Amino acid sequence: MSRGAPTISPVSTMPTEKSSWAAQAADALSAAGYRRGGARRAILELLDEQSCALSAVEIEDALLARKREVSRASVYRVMDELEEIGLVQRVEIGQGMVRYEPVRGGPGHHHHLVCDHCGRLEPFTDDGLERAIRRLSDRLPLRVSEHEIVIHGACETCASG
Amino acid sequence: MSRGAPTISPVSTMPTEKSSWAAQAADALSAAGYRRGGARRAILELLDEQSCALSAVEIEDALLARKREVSRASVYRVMDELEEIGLVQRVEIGQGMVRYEPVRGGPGHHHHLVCDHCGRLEPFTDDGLERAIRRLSDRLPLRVSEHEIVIHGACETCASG
DNA sequence: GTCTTTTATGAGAATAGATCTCAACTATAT
DNA sequence: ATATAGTTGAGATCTATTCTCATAAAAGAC
Repeated sequence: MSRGAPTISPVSTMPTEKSSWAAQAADALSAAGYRRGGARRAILELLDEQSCALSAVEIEDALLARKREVSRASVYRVMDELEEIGLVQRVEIGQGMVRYEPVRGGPGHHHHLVCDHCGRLEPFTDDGLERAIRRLSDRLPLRVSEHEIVIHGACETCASG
Repeated sequence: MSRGAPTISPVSTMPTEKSSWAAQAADALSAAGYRRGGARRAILELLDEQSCALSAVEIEDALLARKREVSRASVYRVMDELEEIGLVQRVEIGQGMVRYEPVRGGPGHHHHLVCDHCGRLEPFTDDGLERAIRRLSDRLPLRVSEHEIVIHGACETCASG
């Protein structure tokens, strides 16, 4: 699967934060009543460095590689906590796979493109799509959740190959 | 993929309105080089009766209940074949769950709403969404596949409860 | 019909991601 | 430092799906 993050239509990241995402996240966790454990810290640091979404297995492997091993259970636990507080977003990329993406400051509402060949994940925003979904949720007998939309296809590289 | 799989010929299944979907599907499978086995026939018949999408497990259980037991492997195998030929559509409803929906004649392009509480699956069409996606695929570095879009939320019943 | 060849099928093992259990560990308040 | 309550790791467990392979059964040949 892919690594790296050649973002082509990036979300306006509204950056220039004085404290790192990891620090903010740690504070938010404290505020939510969680203590500061080793597993949490290691995971937060890793996520903060990554610019693209990681799967639980990738997180586990990456931490193992840098000799800060964290158990699988902890990865899932921490990701659940972070999602609950809104610090990471689950992205279901299909085939039962989930990636976790740090939510950084700003409005940041966006959706994702998944390349079904190489697994690459691209965030994007689109007002037209947003409008369409808003109208939909008025018209339909379903309260649309905040969950993002995942569009599948073939990325440039894979489409041409 | 299966080992000695016959060559798949393109979908030219002009929907003949008079024959059942099961019959059409059986013909299409024959045309694609598959033989007619008991498992396939049973699955086709079941799918033809259902109006909503079924999961592999539901298919297995339903066939067991009507004493036409079919092995799990066969369910997945047949669903793969049918999807390949375009006779059923996979609908990934999240949490690693997949449902299979018979594709009946006509344009029939539609998307799905999934209630994350009760699992209900609701098809819908929306021109606005269609337009938004079309524009997106022009603008974005990804060739959007035919795969449908799944919108998550809470259905009326679950939202009020 | 009978034979032959090739495909279909079933039973269960194997995978993979995710979840659960619980004893040991440790952060925090006192 | 101690008590207490939240954290963590190791591995069992679960679930959906895929794989293996021996056997059953189509389709075509004779």
